[in-house]
Amino acid sequence: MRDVAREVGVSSMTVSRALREDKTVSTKTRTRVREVADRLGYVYDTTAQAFRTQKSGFVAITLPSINNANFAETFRALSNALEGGGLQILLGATNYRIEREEILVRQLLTRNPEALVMTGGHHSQTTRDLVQARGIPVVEMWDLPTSPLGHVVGFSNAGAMKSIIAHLAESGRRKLAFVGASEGGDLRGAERRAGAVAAAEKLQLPPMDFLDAGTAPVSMRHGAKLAAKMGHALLDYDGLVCVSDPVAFGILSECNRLGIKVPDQLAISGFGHFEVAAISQPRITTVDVSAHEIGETAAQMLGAIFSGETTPYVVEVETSILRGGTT
Amino acid sequence: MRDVAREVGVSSMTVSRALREDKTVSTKTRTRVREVADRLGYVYDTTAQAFRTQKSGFVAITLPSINNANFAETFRALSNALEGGGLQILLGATNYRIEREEILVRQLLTRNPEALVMTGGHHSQTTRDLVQARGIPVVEMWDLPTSPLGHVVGFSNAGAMKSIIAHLAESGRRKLAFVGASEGGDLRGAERRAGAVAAAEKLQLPPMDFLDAGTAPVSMRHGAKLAAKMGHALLDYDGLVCVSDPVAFGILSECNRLGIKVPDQLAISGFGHFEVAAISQPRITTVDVSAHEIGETAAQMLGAIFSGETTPYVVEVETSILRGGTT
DNA sequence: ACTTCAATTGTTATCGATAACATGTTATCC
DNA sequence: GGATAACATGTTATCGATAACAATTGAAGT
Repeated sequence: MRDVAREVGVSSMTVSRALREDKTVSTKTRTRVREVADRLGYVYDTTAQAFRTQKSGFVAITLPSINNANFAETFRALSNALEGGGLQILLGATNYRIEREEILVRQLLTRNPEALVMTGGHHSQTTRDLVQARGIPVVEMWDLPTSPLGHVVGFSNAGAMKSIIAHLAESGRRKLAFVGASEGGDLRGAERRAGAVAAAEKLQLPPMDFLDAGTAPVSMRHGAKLAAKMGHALLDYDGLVCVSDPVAFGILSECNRLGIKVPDQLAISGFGHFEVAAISQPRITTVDVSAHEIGETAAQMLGAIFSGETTPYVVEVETSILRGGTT
Repeated sequence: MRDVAREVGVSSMTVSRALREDKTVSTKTRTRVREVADRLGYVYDTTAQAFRTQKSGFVAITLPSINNANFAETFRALSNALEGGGLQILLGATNYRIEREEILVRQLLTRNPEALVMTGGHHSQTTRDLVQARGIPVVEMWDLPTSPLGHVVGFSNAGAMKSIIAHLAESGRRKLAFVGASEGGDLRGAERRAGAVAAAEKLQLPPMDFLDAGTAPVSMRHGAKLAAKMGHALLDYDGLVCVSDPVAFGILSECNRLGIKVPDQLAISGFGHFEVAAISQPRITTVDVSAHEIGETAAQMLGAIFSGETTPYVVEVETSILRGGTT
């Protein structure tokens, strides 16, 4: 910057102003500065700016996994919306573990992010303490936490499950099982399971079994493998409630091979409105959770935060059942 | 840091050293410093460190899209490998556009990344100038650029296509079409198409048609929509060569509905070894491009760069055809 | 011509950590 | 015990941009 200043014959303060659309610089000077900066190949140092102004221009985000179409979509929506504001995203993946989330948050905080967007409402106590001591604005997504750390945009996983169970019960299914990841990792998955079990109980269905598809994140492969292992034992049930669409698709596909008729012999439901659920034959009954809307709303919340809004609020997004051919 | 120093009764330099495993601090002092820092809730300021040392601790990465299992996998491998080195990833999505890549790279460079990892080998001239003027180490992935900017880990898209075409020709297919994204965006897709067309010509097959599935990134939905629109006109061909597995799956699924027999009436090949290709019925013949290995190799290259290796090198990863039931 | 005010540019100090160097302190050896 | 080395800690200047304030220039009004 000093070099540019010398070349133009002004002070570096003027250069600084000229490069930042600061109104108080004459148009003539501004264009000269711009031109010289370009010619000298000057690259603005955001690190120095972040240091001086104590504003990093970062928003930190934690996702369970980047390799999940829904989270990726939320991320995309968020990052598109933030772009205008000149904010950059610092992304961290928790791999579905709150211990990992803690390490990550600690790491991210050292970069002085201006806000923290976390997926999920379950955090270690240390994580909670860290962000609260910091006083950093927080947005929690994809859940409705019982004691939020800040803004919230999400939905009730248990509530969505309740509709699914009701739907299955209506169409005469009685003996249901929940297919999900092994305990310990995926807390949103665990919530879905708990919601399903509770809903089944309320409707006086027989107790729901749990079919363990492996460690989170569970995917098509896990579903297919589980179904292959169980074979016709799947027909102990008349409905499988899956923690996500990919798992459901894996099972559906394996049922095809096994000659199990879906939905006649076995109903299958998914979760998350993944693309595969809409394209498979038959389509998989699923829950649309508006991943995109969650991302956009989170971005709006950040906008509100940056324009001084201090009292956090909760937005519950709609979930809706998309009836496919598998139930 | 000054507060911690005061509390412990040492200089802030000692605190700085104590927090960084610097050997020259006595164990007693170090533990005291750690303890006090914890108690006061001190959070290290990486921004200041980055500023002072002129090392940001960032590695910048550009991906065409985060919402693509292969790129996501490469990203995962990379970020896992970098974690140990205390490096953080700055991610940017180009949305398959080199103009957008240019803006992104410009932005990322202002953060002083210690290296730049880019997907693809096609860049605007300005982008090339920017990174070269900066002298920043570069890794290009997923392609074999004709004039690399630095290290390269990738494969020949055209080469992989050649194998696919050969495979289809061997099994007697003659009238092939390539299914991909509209021109202009996806350059890797364009390369695949060019490779396919050239290979078909070499084998003296009739000229390959191009079926436009829409703007990149093309996915299951695009494939299904295209097939639905074309209906039995698909049977003008006896083989469809798709730019990626999701597109292939969309077409396969729609063929099911249309009653088109795959592979008897129509062969379908995909690309990328996406999960859906392995789980669908039948499995989709695809090309395994070892996304994970690309990420790991890129990380190794970064390791080499940071330990002083200055001459860039090229690693060509293996691609292999996975024969499924669709060809 | 002189005052007044707005527009434009300049000066100085600063953000928090650390490299480089200087100093102080404790062990080790003859 | 005193010299010497090894270890531990302290001091000072600095990275690049900018907030806050100061100074200068220019235009308008009387």
